[in-house]
Amino acid sequence: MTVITELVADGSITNPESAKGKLIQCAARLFNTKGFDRTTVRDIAREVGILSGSIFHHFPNKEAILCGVMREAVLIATSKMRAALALADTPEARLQALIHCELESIHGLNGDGFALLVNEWRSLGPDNQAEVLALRDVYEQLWLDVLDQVRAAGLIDMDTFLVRRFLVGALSNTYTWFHLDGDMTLQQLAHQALKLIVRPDQ
Amino acid sequence: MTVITELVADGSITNPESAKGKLIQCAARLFNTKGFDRTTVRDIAREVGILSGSIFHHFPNKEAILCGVMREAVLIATSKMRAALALADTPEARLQALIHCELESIHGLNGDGFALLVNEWRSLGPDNQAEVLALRDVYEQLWLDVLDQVRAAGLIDMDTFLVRRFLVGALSNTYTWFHLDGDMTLQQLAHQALKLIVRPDQ
Amino acid sequence: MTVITELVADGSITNPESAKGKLIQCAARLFNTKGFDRTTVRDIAREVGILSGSIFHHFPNKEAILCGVMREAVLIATSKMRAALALADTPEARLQALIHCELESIHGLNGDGFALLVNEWRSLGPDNQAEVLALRDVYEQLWLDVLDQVRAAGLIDMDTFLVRRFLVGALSNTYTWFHLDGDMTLQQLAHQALKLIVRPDQ
Amino acid sequence: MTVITELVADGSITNPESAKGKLIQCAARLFNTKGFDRTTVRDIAREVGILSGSIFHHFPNKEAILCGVMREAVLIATSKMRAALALADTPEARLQALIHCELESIHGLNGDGFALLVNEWRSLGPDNQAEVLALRDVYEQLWLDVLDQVRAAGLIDMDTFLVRRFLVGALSNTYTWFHLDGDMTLQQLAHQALKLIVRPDQ
DNA sequence: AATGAATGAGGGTTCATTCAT
DNA sequence: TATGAATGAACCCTCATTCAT
Repeated sequence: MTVITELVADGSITNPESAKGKLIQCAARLFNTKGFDRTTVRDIAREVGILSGSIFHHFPNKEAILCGVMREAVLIATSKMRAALALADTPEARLQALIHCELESIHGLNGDGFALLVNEWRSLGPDNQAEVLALRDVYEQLWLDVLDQVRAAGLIDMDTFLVRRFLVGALSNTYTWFHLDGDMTLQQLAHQALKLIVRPDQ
Repeated sequence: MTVITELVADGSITNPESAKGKLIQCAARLFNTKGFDRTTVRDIAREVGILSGSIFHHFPNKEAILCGVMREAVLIATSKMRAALALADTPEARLQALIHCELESIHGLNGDGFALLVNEWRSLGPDNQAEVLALRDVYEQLWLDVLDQVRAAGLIDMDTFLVRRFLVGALSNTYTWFHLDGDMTLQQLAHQALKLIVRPDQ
Repeated sequence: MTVITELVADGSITNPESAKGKLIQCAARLFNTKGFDRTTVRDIAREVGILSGSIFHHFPNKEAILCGVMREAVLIATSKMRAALALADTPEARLQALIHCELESIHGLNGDGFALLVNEWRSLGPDNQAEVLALRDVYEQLWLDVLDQVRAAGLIDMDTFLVRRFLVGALSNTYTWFHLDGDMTLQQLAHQALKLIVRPDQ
Repeated sequence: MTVITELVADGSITNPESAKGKLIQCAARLFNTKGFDRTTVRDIAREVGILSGSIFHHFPNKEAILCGVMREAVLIATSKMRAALALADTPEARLQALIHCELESIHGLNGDGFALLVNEWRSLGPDNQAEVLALRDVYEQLWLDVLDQVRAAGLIDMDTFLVRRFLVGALSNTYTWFHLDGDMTLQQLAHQALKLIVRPDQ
């Protein structure tokens, strides 16, 4: 939560308590539940408790809402990951931190926004894609850096790009079948995902 | 290809040479490229070379086209997998066959339809979901059976359900970054995916 | 029934046993049940047991079917009325015959066609309207003649045109509330309608 | 006209000056002239002077417009009839008032709506039919009450239900042949209709 | 006569967006 | 800022009609 207050403070993201902030949250949930195209601006307005016309005082158009949702989602996820990395010493601990963070991003409060990064990419026009992509690159670079360290430490031997690609798919897909209130904890899920790419100690 | 002729022969799928068959193929590509919602029936008609109204001689509505695409995609994939399994003896060979088959389904001729099974699930109404789900269960059961055999042979020690879930995500996600005309062959990709879940021989 | 065989014999109406005859009957029922606009040629074709394209071997277009239905309905009704008049001697008996005949036309076998004469008049183009109108004028003339006789006999004192107009409305409207299998017989209904316009004997 | 201002005031009907009110009036006329099915929402919009999409801010769908037209027509007719009854003392005067009112409803300003009650009943779905039917029952009950009084006074001897049915048909049918600017006045027409059911004084 | 795939104009309806209030 | 009526293009789908077979 501290992460979010900081991002709000430096103006990177919208205050979730503000009208615009609520709008982003509601939109994220609706976009993720029904899909971007099947969500109308009236749906969002109703959810927020305003009228459809008022939305356009906050965003120039519908696509900008999606873009805002994605931008904030990736910014938050990046910050959370940075904070977690700051506390992890060994390469393995850092990798574990990343996996855990990503799963938390997927299944946590702003999981909707994070899922949209994968599922609604096409709904963004070129300009917005470029904007979000730049932010996602920062996020991905954190991953690649850690994976390189892990590989240098001899814990994995697969190409790091490949590992990350496989992991992106495997983790984001948990959205379709893993639920926080099920039998398995997120901790356990992260551990299993780790086992997937790190050779067991001999 | 023999697999397809057989399926056409017993009426399971539409003859790809027929008007309806072409319609399914064009629709699959458009749905996968632009998304189901952003693809209009006029788009499809134009692609096929007919008029929009003519589509509804073959399908009662737009959703039924998507359903048809998915149904045929999963039927073809299942048949191909069965054929491949028939030629594989050892558990490891069988697993490799499955991975290779799934990647071929994703990146091959009816890759569009296969991708839609993952990405446009929500665009199907309850009835159509049930219909396709039943067919997908058959497909998934082939996977679980082989994974059980592989596990019994001691090649993996993770829960087979979990392995399959991770693999579904990792493999389907290759759609976004792997291309047949790139540096890596599909054979190599399959090999790397196999390494992900099977412990290397010590 | 004799009336119909005669009309068939001289070519005035289509043989009800023929394909075209069945088509007219089915169309009449559907037009009357669902309305002309809401009845599709496919509806009619399905009912008859042929395919939609085949209809146009019998009729140039949909409106011509309606026109055919109306024409035959009024021809049959006129013939029946003529036959009934031939058996009635006194003015009152003749009037009673007309009322009874009209009610039989409304509630009998070709009641659908007769109802359409009132309800779907607008669905006919000018040419078809003129054609049917000419036939209807013959029918109406029979009424006016008898009404004049009845008036001459002192049984009614209202303007005959007005009487006929009131009667047209009152009788055709029975279609909405009177049913042959109800408590009242058609005979009784006719008697009540007669009482409406003929002064009771003093 | 006072009647209408009252109904507008208590929210029973739409203000005829408002956009929605104009819409109802235009729709009524078009529905009655061309038929419900042959009237497009674009026709209505053009007549009102708005665009087709704007209609759906006032009504959820086309059928709801027809329902609105009918509901207002029967509400106005009922109110007018109540007002007229309040001024009539004797049973005969009350009956004459009803006949006159109904003819005014048929041929007056909202005659279109009143005609639709008879002619486009089928175009309403079950729910809308039930809604309008409930209002029509109120209207019809006024008729039956008065007819019972008239019968009790010995002015008619036919079953009142039957009288009303005959009268509904006879009066509504005047729509097809009587015109206010013709030779006969509405007053005279009402008088003739009265003569139809009330025994002349001996 | 019958078929049935194809036509293509037109239907009702949706919805992101605008703007005067 | 917020409203909500109005816009107008675009959507899916219908259906009378045609025509090669």
